[in-house]
Amino acid sequence: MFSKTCEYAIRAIIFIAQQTQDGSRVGVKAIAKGIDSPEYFIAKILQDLSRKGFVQSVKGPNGGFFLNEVNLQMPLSRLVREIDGDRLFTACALGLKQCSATHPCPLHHEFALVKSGYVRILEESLIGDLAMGVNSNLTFLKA
Amino acid sequence: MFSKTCEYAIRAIIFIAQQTQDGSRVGVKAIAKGIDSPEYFIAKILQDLSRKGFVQSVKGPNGGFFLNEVNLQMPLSRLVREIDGDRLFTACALGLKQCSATHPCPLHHEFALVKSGYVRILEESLIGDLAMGVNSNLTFLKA
DNA sequence: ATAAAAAAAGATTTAAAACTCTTTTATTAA
DNA sequence: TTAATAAAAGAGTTTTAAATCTTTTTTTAT
Repeated sequence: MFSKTCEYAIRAIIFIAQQTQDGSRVGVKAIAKGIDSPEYFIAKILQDLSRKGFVQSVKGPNGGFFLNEVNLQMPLSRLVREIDGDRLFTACALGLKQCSATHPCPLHHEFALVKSGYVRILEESLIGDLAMGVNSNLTFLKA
Repeated sequence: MFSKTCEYAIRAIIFIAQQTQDGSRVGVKAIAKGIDSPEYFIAKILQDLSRKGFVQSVKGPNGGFFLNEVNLQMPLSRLVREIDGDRLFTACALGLKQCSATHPCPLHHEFALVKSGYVRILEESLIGDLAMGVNSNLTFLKA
């Protein structure tokens, strides 16, 4: 469903939110460990997210990543769209170049409803809220 | 969502069903054209599906692919499971090795319902039925 | 029997995603 | 003002999926 890059990005951004509620920062190594992802890989991903403003970062001692208020209020859909593109939201399940209500693939109508369910969930899931779930041990970011 | 292999496989099997209702056979070239897929690639995929019994084939002049009664009654879920494995049915959206109601990722509960919707659709969609939709020009297998 | 047709098999090639390593730059605390 | 810390940048490598090409085998019609 999501690319690996996107999976790690989602887990990382929730982890950062959860770890830096107190105004601190969290480093790449801690993140990689906290979400059980390849260290260098998540480093690259965060570098990219930082450039795009989805996460904040500072270099040097006591440096690391954190989230500003705006990003804490961001829905997952924004992040997913940025990383994996519109694919998930608009692409045809059977890969047709164009597939719509007027020119539907054999699964178009059946999937339409359930697909919009996915989208709605991603739009309604705010980073900060998801972080709270992790913080209270209701949900987890690694096995 | 599905791999390319799986997308082409689904489109091809529906196409074969639709084209051979009269007991005839349909060749690789016609299939590739009919579903707008790379010819050599769909050939490989069909070769595999034939070995596994999901489609029937005969070599030589007037040869080609067709479906027996059992396969016409087969739900898409069987095909998808064979090609893409359980991934779609069981894997965690965020890639956690283990993710369940008792050890859920932050999206587990939200996605559980809508995911089961997908599965149900795949289980209820029979090849033969989908082929009828195509046959009556209600649905399409290529743009 | 033989030639043509068509799938099966085998072997590569290409392209994209996933992942790693090394060097540079910025920051901070001693 | 220097050494240590940590992210940024750049440049790979590895792995997997997607796609292609060539040869072989089977079948059928002439």
